Amino acid sequence: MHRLSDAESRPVPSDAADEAVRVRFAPSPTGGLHIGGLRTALFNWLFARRHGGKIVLRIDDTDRERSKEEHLRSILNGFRWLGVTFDEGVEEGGPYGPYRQSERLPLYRAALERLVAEGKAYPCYCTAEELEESRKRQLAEGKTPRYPGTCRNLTPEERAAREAEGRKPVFRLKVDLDRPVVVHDVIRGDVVFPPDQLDDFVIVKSDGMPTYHFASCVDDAEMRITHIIRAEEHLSNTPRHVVLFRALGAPVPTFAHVPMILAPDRTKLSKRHGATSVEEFRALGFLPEAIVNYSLLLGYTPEDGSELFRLEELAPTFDLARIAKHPAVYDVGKLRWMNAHYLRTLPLERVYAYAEPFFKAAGYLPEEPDEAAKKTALERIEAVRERVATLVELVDAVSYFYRPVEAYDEKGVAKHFKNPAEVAERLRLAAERLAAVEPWTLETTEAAYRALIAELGISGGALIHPTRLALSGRTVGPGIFHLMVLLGKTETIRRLEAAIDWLKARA
RNA sequence: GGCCCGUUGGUGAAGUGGACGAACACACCGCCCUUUCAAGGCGGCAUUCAGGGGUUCGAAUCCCCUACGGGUCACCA
Repeated sequence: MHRLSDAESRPVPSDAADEAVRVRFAPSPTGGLHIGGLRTALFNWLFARRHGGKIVLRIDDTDRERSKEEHLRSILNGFRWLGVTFDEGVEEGGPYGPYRQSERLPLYRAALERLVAEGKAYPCYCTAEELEESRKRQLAEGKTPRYPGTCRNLTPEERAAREAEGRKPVFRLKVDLDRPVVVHDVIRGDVVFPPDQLDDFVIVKSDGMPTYHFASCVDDAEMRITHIIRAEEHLSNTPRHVVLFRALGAPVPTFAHVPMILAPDRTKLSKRHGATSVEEFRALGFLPEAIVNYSLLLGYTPEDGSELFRLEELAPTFDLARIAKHPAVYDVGKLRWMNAHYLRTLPLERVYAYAEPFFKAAGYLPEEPDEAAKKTALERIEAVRERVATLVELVDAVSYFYRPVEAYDEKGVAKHFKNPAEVAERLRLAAERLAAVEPWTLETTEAAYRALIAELGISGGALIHPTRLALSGRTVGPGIFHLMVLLGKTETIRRLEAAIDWLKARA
């Protein structure tokens, strides 16, 4: 790969240069897949697809304390469930592996040795206390705290002396800036940082582990990353990275800092605002389609203004420059609306597949459901899916198909079971008519009811509402004849009789 | 505190000097459809783009200042 001598960054590639595009998503496994992280990953994925490039999944696990294997698995699972794939990474491998920073330690070591040999980095023996004191002093003077440069020009003898004391050094990058650092950001334009803001920052910790900045830049350079698309919180850190890339003799990638996602109270989204991870949303009954679609909508609008789209549909026209500059507020209400949309428009079999684990958990389906059980579940899902917003609500909405009616909705009783004797009599007549209905279909049950309603000279609702309450215990649900058909003749009549008994006991 | 980023309705947002007397979607409020609830249809919902100055024949769009919000200044990522 050639180096652009003066260029500090690569331009957004034209179609001809698409081959070169390489992006990465680099989560640290200190938690599950956060909704903000997901969106960043999605933007990376789209950019790679749009330009026919590659996306790599790298794991930034240099934080030994907080990195957990279970979190890694959770992240991987999340992507798998959402249908997001990577071209290279911890699972798929690739030519630039390993893809886990904890396995790349020799690479960082080598990079450090190179920098030290070139005089671009040096060991620093200052203690945390010394540094803290200097920081406080500078802050008190209203200045940006910067490393005072104590160990910058230590003689070999001085170094030996500190080593002899048993001090474990950190390594700092020697930063000498005579002009501002310009960060080329596709979303925000050129961002200029004054040179006096940067100091000799730590690149390798005293335990020998690289800092995030160092590991990240070494990896991005070695993995030939061309575009870094990441969260906005990194924008302020970017000058450090630019300086690092230069020191490493690597081309500086182009950046795109995507805005943060805020909670409804306009503060940073966190656990106290409810679900924030893909895993949690999954457990709440949200579909992958909705989660992906909604995440993308937070800060991105396609040129045609459409809001409902699949990930792949967005790829051909995806444009980083269209990403919003300002943070977006997460609105669960809209997510619910979108989830409801997918619940009723996705192929029924698909919805069934998503619902199956929920049905099993509720005890409505066995571990190994047979075809008949599946078919029944399918029909019931079809009947209620357009009136619920999540899978959890869906399971609740079909509950009375799977278990007897244990109670009648209170408001429903007040309204439709108001005159027990009269209602009981109507239901008795209805049960009697239904007993004679054969075959048991939407048309035949309705015909029987319509006839009875006409004979009694009452409104349809006067019979239908009590019937719904009797059959489901609820005041809302699928069409009443649909309900009867799904329940079956025997069960319909049984429930009608149970309601009649209940009413008589109260008459 | 320094530096950096941002600010269009309750929310997501379109908008890159004239078609803006500001699209679209969610939410909300009406009406219609209807056995219920949904879904769907129709209509309403920013006299104005954080505030103030400029530039211009003309500004939500360009410039400056102020306010507010956020990020960052770690041997966390």
